Amino acid sequence: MSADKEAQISNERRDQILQSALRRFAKDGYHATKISDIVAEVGVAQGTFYWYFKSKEAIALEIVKEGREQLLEVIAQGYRRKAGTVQDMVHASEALLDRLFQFAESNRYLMELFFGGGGTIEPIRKAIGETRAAMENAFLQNIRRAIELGMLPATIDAEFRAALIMSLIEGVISRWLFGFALPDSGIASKTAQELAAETARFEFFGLLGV
Amino acid sequence: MSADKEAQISNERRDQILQSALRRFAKDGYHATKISDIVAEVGVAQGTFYWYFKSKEAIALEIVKEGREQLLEVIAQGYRRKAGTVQDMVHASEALLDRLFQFAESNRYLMELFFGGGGTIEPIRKAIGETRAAMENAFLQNIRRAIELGMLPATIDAEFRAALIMSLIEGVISRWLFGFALPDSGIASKTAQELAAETARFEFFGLLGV
Amino acid sequence: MSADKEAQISNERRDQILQSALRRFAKDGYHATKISDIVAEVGVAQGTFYWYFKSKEAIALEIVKEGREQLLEVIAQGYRRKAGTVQDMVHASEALLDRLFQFAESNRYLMELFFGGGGTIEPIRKAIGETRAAMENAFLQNIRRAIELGMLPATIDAEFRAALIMSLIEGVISRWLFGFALPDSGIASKTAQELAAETARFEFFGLLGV
Amino acid sequence: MSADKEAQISNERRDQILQSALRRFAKDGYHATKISDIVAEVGVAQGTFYWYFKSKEAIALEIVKEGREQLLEVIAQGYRRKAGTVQDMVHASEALLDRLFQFAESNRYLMELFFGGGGTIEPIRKAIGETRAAMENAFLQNIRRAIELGMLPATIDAEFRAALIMSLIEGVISRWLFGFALPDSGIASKTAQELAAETARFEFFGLLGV
DNA sequence: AATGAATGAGAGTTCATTCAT
DNA sequence: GATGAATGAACTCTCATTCAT
Repeated sequence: MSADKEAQISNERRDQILQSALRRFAKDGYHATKISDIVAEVGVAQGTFYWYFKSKEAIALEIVKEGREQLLEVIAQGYRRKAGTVQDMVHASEALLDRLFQFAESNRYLMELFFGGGGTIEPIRKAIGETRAAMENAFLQNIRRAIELGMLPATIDAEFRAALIMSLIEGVISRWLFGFALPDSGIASKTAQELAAETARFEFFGLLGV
Repeated sequence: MSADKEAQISNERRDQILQSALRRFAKDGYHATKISDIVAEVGVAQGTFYWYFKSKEAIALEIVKEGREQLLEVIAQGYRRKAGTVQDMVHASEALLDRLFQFAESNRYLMELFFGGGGTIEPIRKAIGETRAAMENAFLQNIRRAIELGMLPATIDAEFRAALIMSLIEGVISRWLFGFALPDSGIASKTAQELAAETARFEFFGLLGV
Repeated sequence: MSADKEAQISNERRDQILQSALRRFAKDGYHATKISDIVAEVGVAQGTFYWYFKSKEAIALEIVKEGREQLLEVIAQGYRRKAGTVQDMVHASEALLDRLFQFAESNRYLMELFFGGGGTIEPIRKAIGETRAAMENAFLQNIRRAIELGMLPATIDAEFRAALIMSLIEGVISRWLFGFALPDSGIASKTAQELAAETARFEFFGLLGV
Repeated sequence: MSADKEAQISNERRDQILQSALRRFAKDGYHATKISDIVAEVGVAQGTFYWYFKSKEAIALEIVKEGREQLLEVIAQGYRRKAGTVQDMVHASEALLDRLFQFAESNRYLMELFFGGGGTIEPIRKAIGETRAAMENAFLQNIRRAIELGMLPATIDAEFRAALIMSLIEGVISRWLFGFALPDSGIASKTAQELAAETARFEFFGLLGV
């Protein structure tokens, strides 16, 4: 009981520091975030930080690592199994995007860290890059599967299309959640579902499609 | 004569410093780039840097400012004036993208600074953000003009579509020029024109179009 | 019973900490030895250390104090009482050195702390210095007694000779037990008795004597 | 001219820092010596230290390195070339010790660093150990040469005798120059020459010799 | 007796910036 | 124009020590 309670408190501390660090890394960037800021926000002493994390770099890596897992889990659910109509495809894609945007909405600092460029040091840049690559790869597998099932023409360059889709997602999330948008664009006030619907439509039909 | 010569030398010096700074800002990020690195690369003394630039922030801002002008000039040439067929539109778009990718290819460090996230300080982030917004706005005007001319349905959300197009461009350039791509994607070996063609096709017809 | 048992356990704990601290002080030096290292080695919590010892300095002082007593006891047994031949003197000296080197062999960490320099803080340096002085003084008394007994010429500088003898001992122990020796010197494989014999011979006859 | 002057000033600064660091390392030990102490003593800013030296460890290593060269130079001059009488040997040895003690007298902080134990970090301990080994090796060569020339019996353990001589030297210097002596020993007031004579006598004739 | 999370003073180091020459 | 030594504020990280439980 008591041990459980303590462990919980302990983890709470750790989580507080983690959350504070995530928010500041996302908003101010890695370098502008000082350990002193983080501990001040949490209300502990400077040394306490180092009880829970080995270094500034280590906490950033931890954040990225945990974030990556969550992110990939969201995407993993969208893997295509059997053939269907174009409508099916668009709906499936829309559903995936919807989940993704919902996750982004409730993890905006994480998203900012991943898609905001962030300005970090090499090891972290690398970890973020790998995560984005893993996401893109998930989309690539989906496209390949769709080609196998005859739902998409075999002539398209699957890798390139995956890159384009990933680009759309990164762009939409950036503009939706963290002020990368044009002044009166109204994107900030859209719902995850609206974004998912419009993005999926563009994904399949381009500018000319309905 | 002599004065001219000197002025020229001076400007050469200034340019060398500017180029070196640009390359390092792009490759290593703003914070990881030390003044001492820049001057060592150029082969001048530390103090010399401050003869040409007020501060580290100032040179970064200068780089962004000059880059913005060049970038907007490239896009400005693509403004749509009169109606045409869908084919015309696709070709016009492809031409614009081709010009843009060509520019990107010969200014990759600048591109990396603009689209790589870079990890900088507020004022520079802001300047970069404004440039990207200006680019996106140029695309927005093009779409609106196309709607006015009846070439695109009036029902589409122009701002959002502009954002998607800008996202495509950012994503393509990032993957093409600075290692953001999947391992075997082959995107790095494409030409500007190939990228322009494929991107324009996706822009108009989406995944399903030819 | 239970109280005794507990007291015993307690003392065992205390001793474990003491031993661990001694070893690390000797091997790594005072500053490089962290309390966290010591407790980790013993397998107790950080706070436990402070139940048994007031501070890091206190435990070091304790170690030095206990070591000094043992060391002086070993030497005290060698005090010269009555006259004899030169042979007697050499044998007596050899016997003393033998005892000393045997003690050193089974207390090498202690020796390292005392003769290895160790790199400590003032109070501990002082305590170690006093111990070495006490040892040297014991040798001095022996020399004086030998002069009184007419076994050594009255013209020699007793203090200086005592210093030289002490130097020999310190040097021999350092090279024998803790790697201060030349690569192939073979000193490490000698026995305490061999060392005692050779050192005593040098002590009395110098380089030229048999 | 001006450049020379500047270079000189520059080297003066460097030397000041070096001297200050040497003195403090010797007196207080490596760990107790703070960069802030050194620069305060020299009267420069904290950052200035790092203009001249890469780190605290680097300056200590530099000190040891420079000291080693000087020390070995002093000893190198004592290499035995041709046979002679025992008197010659004693005189030669005395002359070498005289030079060594004179050097020690005018470089007492350096000596303290080398022979005082000092309490430093591994790399510096290692460098000091190597220097002491090099010294001892020089004495070993001298003894071997003397054996070859028939001046010393071939039966003696040359390595061990070299170790004993080195021990004498270390002990004498320690007691003479930095308070390792007994209270009223009077060693501190001896001259280098007196020490050399007495030490050489002991070295050759032991306690019993004249 | 024992725990281990929390503390905080203080250390070494970095680096943009200045300024006398 | 150019130099480069000098500055010092600011940062990350260490670790002996404390204390509520």
